Amino acid sequence: MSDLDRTLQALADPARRAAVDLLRRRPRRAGELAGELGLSAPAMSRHLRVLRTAGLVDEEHTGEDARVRVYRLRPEPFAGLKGWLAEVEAFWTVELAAFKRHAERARGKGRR
Amino acid sequence: MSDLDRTLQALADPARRAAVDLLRRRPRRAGELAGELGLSAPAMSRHLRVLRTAGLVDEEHTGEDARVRVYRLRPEPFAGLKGWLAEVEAFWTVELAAFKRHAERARGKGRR
DNA sequence: AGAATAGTTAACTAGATTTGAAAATATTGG
DNA sequence: CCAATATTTTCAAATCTAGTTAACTATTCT
Repeated sequence: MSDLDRTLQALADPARRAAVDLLRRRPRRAGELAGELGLSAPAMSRHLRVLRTAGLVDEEHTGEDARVRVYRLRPEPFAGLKGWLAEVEAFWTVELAAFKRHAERARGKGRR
Repeated sequence: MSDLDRTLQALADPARRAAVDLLRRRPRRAGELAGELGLSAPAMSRHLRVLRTAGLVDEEHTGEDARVRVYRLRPEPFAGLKGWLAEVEAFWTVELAAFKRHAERARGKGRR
């Protein structure tokens, strides 16, 4: 499965997407995220693992208190998604052109 | 659940994402998609229904042969996703700016 | 050392999703 | 009318997901 598919699967869960929305501004600790999202610690931990293995966040262990884990967003997967989206969006141009041609011909025949 | 979440859930399945990649260039019939993706007709039909209820495609019934259904991509959900992505990406503009400032300052001392 | 804190992992369950097979719908062609 | 085509719907089984509780690791505090 492609990186892009993994990215999309990671983002498909509303809780994980909400986590990304929180991490968007600044890195946060696991417990902080759990609190804001109303999730139990284990549930949060598992979501964070999904985000981590998909490469969307990375875990930092370096604090005064070595128990806390800070998560921060990684740019690469988002850039990948953006790239794909740009490819998809190219279709509008084509669609609009096709629509135009179609309109000019005013109902042709012989499809396929 | 938000439209965006529905969009992401619809795209989370690799078969559906592949279908979008095919539809990106031109609209296609259900059976054509099934063939290219190696899916059974019922499986394809169900995936198309998910895409349709999420608003990513729409179904067109207007052909010489009224049995065929042509699916085409709709722009709105992709635009929504793009908008969200832009918001998320704003975070690393900030990060990069900080990094840049840091790098500039470092370059002041020792050349690379 | 012992208790509390931060977080992860494990085992299990409830619920959703996906699928294949078969049946249904609608349409075209002989 | 009857057979073939294009696609969807139904239904049960298999699979996947996400949450819960309990147990576990590592670390800090008193």
